[in-house]
Amino acid sequence: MAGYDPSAFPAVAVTVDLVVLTVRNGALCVLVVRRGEDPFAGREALPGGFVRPDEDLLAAAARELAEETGLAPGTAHLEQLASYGAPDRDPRMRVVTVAHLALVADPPDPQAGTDAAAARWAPVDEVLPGLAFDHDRVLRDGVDRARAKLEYTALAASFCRAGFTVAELRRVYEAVWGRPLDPRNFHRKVTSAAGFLEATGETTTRDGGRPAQLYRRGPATLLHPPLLRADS
Amino acid sequence: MAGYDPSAFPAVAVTVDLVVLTVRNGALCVLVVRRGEDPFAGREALPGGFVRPDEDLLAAAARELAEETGLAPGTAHLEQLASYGAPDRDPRMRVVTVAHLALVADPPDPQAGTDAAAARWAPVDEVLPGLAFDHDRVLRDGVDRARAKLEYTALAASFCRAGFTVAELRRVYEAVWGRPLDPRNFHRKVTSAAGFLEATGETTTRDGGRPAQLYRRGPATLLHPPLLRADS
DNA sequence: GGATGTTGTCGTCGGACTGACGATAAGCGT
DNA sequence: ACGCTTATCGTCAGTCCGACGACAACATCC
Repeated sequence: MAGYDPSAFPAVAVTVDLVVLTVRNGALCVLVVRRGEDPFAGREALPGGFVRPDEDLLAAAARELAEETGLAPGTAHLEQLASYGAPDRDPRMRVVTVAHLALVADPPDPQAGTDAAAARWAPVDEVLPGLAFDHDRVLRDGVDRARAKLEYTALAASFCRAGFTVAELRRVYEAVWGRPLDPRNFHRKVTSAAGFLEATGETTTRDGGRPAQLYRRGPATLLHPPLLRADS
Repeated sequence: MAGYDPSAFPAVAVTVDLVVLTVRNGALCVLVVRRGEDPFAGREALPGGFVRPDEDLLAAAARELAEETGLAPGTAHLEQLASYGAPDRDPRMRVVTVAHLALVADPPDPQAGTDAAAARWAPVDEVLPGLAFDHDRVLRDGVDRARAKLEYTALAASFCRAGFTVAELRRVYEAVWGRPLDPRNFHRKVTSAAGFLEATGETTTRDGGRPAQLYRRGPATLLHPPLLRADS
């Protein structure tokens, strides 16, 4: 950070890209948009856009997320993922992108969006590999982060609507980790982790069978003890 | 990522900043440089610099690390930490910085460096708070990352020279976590974690007392089982 | 050379947690 | 009433953990 002359350095464009994940009927899905222009015209890519002059990085990501999904800001979990800046990652010019990871519950089908007419929720395995730019890598990093975070944080509840059952939460874990879990052990661990779940007192039979307790997410953000996946 | 006109967006400068950590006589230390110019003239800051036109982000960080510490490239662990881009974080212009975290063992005292004449290794608690720009935040995030990564990765060995003892490794954990550990339990866990340590067969008495086995780091990068700190 | 101190290494023990299950509860449709 | 489905509670053996005791192998000082 010694003295510098800004004009001596080439213009760099800074964008935010979004890895927006959700769980839809048992599959981990990501929001992708089909590109209309070169480069990579016709290919699918992660949504994203430029950071505006007076906007913080996270604010830019939140704005893009709202634009792209139609969800009210603050509804979803959003965190910075990583930055990607290989010199040739965009053939037009030097673009450094700050990727963000978003987890949303129950998203509406994208269609009313402004220029997001070509957006869709796609199972992760379906679009991988094949995304534009270095977005395969970005998506993989995002999925890895989500998998890891489910282990030791209460983040999985971000994939669930307000009142959810233990079984619904379990299906989230199974979709993200891609592995079946024992319902009885999962129930024990999740209900005994302090601050993870709060019972609402209501029940539902929307999954059939015996009525299940409805929960909302508790105050805890870190899980003690963590919910480890078996060593794979 | 819809169509865009690069000239419609203001120039953004992209830099890399470095959180370089090491352990020196029981204290977690960070490399800081004293600024000679405004803004923040006279204050200490994390080392960093511009990303060059044809340089990847990690490559820029590696170059800065070599320049600043005099260490041969590839000697230390280096990973991306996070990006910081608040619009007013640098009063001169819009600067987005991609912070990186480096862990080094046994660093030389900085002095021969080019413009790093004012660089020093300072205990983390000594410089915090008080760094220039948003570097307090960056340093805190780096320390948090290091603390977390010691739990479930074999990264602590990056703080040790080639042949190290279990006690030296333990002192690394104690310095980073700021908490004493039981030598006997630590020894058991660390030597039974598959792939973490490889005995060299040699011994040393450099810490006094009974001669201790010398180890080099094993092939494992993730620890099974993890080395959890007690719930705090 | 023996006492003493220092550090490294191995064991033991009770408690907590885990995965693999069995058993029971409480709805639904027929 | 009967079976089907899902939820929830228990049991049991194995594993891991922290707290600690015991011993081993050096250096130093008398």
